[in-house]
Amino acid sequence: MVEDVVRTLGFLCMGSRLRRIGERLQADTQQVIDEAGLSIQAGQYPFIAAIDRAGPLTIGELAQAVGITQPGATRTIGQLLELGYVDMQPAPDDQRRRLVSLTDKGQDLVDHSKKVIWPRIAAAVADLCGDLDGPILEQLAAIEDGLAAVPLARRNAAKEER
Amino acid sequence: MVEDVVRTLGFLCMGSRLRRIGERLQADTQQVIDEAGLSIQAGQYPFIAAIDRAGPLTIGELAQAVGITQPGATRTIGQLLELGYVDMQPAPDDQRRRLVSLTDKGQDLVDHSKKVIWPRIAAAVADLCGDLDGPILEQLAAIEDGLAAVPLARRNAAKEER
DNA sequence: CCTTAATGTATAACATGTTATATAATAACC
DNA sequence: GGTTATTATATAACATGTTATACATTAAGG
Repeated sequence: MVEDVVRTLGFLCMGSRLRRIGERLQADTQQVIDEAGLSIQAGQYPFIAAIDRAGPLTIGELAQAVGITQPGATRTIGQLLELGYVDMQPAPDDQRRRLVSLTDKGQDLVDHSKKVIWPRIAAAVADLCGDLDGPILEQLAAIEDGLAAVPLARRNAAKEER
Repeated sequence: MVEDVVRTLGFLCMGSRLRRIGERLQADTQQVIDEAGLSIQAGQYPFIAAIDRAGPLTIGELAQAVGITQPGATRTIGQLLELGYVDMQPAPDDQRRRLVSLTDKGQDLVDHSKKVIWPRIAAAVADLCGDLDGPILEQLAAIEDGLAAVPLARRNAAKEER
């Protein structure tokens, strides 16, 4: 068994560590989504959630809202267009800006997600780390250990059983 | 100004959030490395640190030690071979396994890094989040705000001035 | 107004993670 | 001991982030 250097090195490898935990969390989240039979990627959810919250947004505003760069937003919106969840049209007053809005199918997805999927995911993550406290490195260790012990998809409202 | 949905949604977008903070932290770390004039990527450091700590390791052990998949480790080790920091040769007793070891150049890099760069990075990250406490979402918010206010590269032993 | 600068989006090239699978070497089992 | 299973690494194909840059449209200045 090999030592986990990223964990051992602590603050020095914090970037690598946060990335890999985030990737693991997103993969686990994807599993919950897939098991619910939905056709969407975990990373696409923040985009439709942003439009649901704020109304139609431009590519640039979406990039800001989700915290990635504009080309990344352009690509993800392209995928959501393909999937039929959003619609895009030039802003009437400024032909450079593209307003992205939810289609009926997209709104249905949001409505269903709000009712069924998002609460489940949020509850599972809260089960994983909602009660944690203390220095961040300790919390990260607890999260990694927790995910290794019980993956996110098995943390649905069955907290008491453990 | 658009709302940061990933932050707003809390536990629901924790995966995206950790990933993006990790990416930001690694980009900032890279800046520190570049400013020191070193030719290495932040993401490659854990590999040579692992070998420095444990001695020659196989590709599979390195993948484990760094917490990524084997193909990822194969690629990064390929880059470190190109850079001349590591050497690879089949294990004498098992020709399937490839033992990766530090070259003299690689050992020099580690020695110099231990003395100059790693303490600087660790100190900057500790300055950013070493004193934090409390629920993880609050700490993440503090980290994001902290990075926006003062990037990692400007957090070198000048903590008192702020 | 007409040129030039600024802004918003798209595209290209690259980085680095993943999964699935091919290939080579070793271990296991009649 | 020769076939079959397992193991270790390499490679292919893909996902999703980045930076740099091209292109179209609008704003600004003379």
